[in-house]
Amino acid sequence: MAAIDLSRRERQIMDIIYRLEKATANEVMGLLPKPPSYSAVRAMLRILEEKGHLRHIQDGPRYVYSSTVTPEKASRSALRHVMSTFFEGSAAQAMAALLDEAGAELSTEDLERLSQLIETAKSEGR
Amino acid sequence: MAAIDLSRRERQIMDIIYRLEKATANEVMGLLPKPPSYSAVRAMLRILEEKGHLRHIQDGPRYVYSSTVTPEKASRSALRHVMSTFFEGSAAQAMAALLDEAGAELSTEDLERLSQLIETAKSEGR
DNA sequence: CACGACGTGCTAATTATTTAGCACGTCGCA
DNA sequence: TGCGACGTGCTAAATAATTAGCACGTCGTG
Repeated sequence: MAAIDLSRRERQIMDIIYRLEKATANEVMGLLPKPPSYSAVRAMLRILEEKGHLRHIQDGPRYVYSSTVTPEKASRSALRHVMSTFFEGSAAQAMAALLDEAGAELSTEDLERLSQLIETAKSEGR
Repeated sequence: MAAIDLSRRERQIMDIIYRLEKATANEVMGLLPKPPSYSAVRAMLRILEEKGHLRHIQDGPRYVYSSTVTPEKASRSALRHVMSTFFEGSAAQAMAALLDEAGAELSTEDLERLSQLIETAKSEGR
């Protein structure tokens, strides 16, 4: 069960929906690279719903789609995938890369918060 | 320029090659979900090479494929993608999730090393 | 030698994805 | 009322992805 067996468009659409949490066909279309027609987008949304990746609620006249798995779960699984693909499964390596990548953009507060999380982990770990 | 416009099989193959750094058609085939025929795999490798994602060197009788972008770059871009898809672009949030996800599996040394990286970032970040 | 195992390239066919189009329904308003 | 804007469902067609197959080359060995 994973993004690993989604087609290209399906993946693109799922990414958008993860980003927005909830989205209409129009919003999705607007964010899609080389956006196809409106009805093409709707068709994909319908298929993704059939396959169980999306659900929709009716908001007035239109459908609002959201993922069937929580952002929580989806992000975890995405992180695990990146870890295993690029960092030999090591979260520490991945974190180091993130830190290096983000570098200056991290605020002092962010860093402080991370420090504390790590301290906590240290004490919990045994 | 990104994994965003690879087809499903192409993506699966690229992931395997990132994982292994270098791989032959056979190795790739062995790791592919629902592996197709050998020649199907080779065809995909050829296509990926044409598209500029892979290169190969000749190792005795066979081709060994590797990515045209460094693992460094590829992993950064994968991380950035996950950050923007799931964490509103925030590296700090992503790191926190990783920490939480990996939790107990992190060794004291890992945590220590991360602490120091963060300290360094703090001082650099003025 | 000559055969089997294993490598490659290329092509054609199958299968899946992706798309646009049409028919219809509802709402708001001139 | 009747029209335009916007929503839906469904289906068929176009396009792209994926696959298997064949032809050929090289190496090692019985």
